[in-house]
Amino acid sequence: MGIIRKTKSVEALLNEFNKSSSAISAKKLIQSLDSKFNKTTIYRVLDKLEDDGVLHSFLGKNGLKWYAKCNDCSSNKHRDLHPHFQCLDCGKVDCLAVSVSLPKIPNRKIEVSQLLIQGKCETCFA
Amino acid sequence: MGIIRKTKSVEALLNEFNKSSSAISAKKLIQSLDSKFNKTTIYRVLDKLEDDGVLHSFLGKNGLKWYAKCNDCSSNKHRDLHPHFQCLDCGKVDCLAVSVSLPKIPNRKIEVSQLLIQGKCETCFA
DNA sequence: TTATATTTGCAACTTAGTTGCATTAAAATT
DNA sequence: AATTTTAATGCAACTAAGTTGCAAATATAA
Repeated sequence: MGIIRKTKSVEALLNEFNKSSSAISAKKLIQSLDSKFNKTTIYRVLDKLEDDGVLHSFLGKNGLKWYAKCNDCSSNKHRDLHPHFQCLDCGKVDCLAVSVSLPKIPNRKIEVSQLLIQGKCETCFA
Repeated sequence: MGIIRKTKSVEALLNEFNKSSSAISAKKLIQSLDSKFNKTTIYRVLDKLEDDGVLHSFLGKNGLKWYAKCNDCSSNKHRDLHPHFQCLDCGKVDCLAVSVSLPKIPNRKIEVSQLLIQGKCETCFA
């Protein structure tokens, strides 16, 4: 599909992702922008930003959908992936800078991969 | 918590996992056993089997919860993990036999990890 | 400025998973 | 074997993330 118009909701959402390098859940975005945009709009814009390769998504605790800015995602997303870390105490999710390469899997076509590591973050661990 | 009693529902669920080596979604189990057990029961038994280390769970496409039998899970689940493969066409999920080791992550405590690879399975790829 | 095509908001809906509580069944005790 | 205790079950009502259809609003093209 792809983004076609630079609307207020697109700007507002991109702005949220520029403010922090962490991943943000759709739920959180809906809460933050509740007064400004309808949740339907937010879901739809997130969808399109993902289609455009601006964001990528993955599932965190309780099946919640999280989004993060793609930094180097677009290129070699098939054989390498960067893991996300979710703190089971505070719920925060970070994109880890490390890269993990996948094992070879014969006879299958890999399209997407996600590695979610869960535990205690720096703050909650200390 | 842990399983305490050997009830019909526990037997029936274990039986489902013995029949195939694939992972099975909670949704599918509820459908299969709908006439015999209430969905609440199925969710609760799955929960307990997971607590007991008999099954492990992870999130697949659309945030659905999947369960699979633990083979070698209990031991070194922190630094190694085996990936699951989900076919985006037919939806089937398999536990892959390969093992991936995680990168070191300073100052954080890893509790669980899951690596989900999505694409086309042997059948749908051919 | 007008025409066209996309985006938005709203309300109603879908559905996986949860909760409280009364009932039933398994295991322990006698 | 009968009874007591404790855990498991079914049911109905609920929760909440995410979706859908449609009319109204807004961005871009002409």
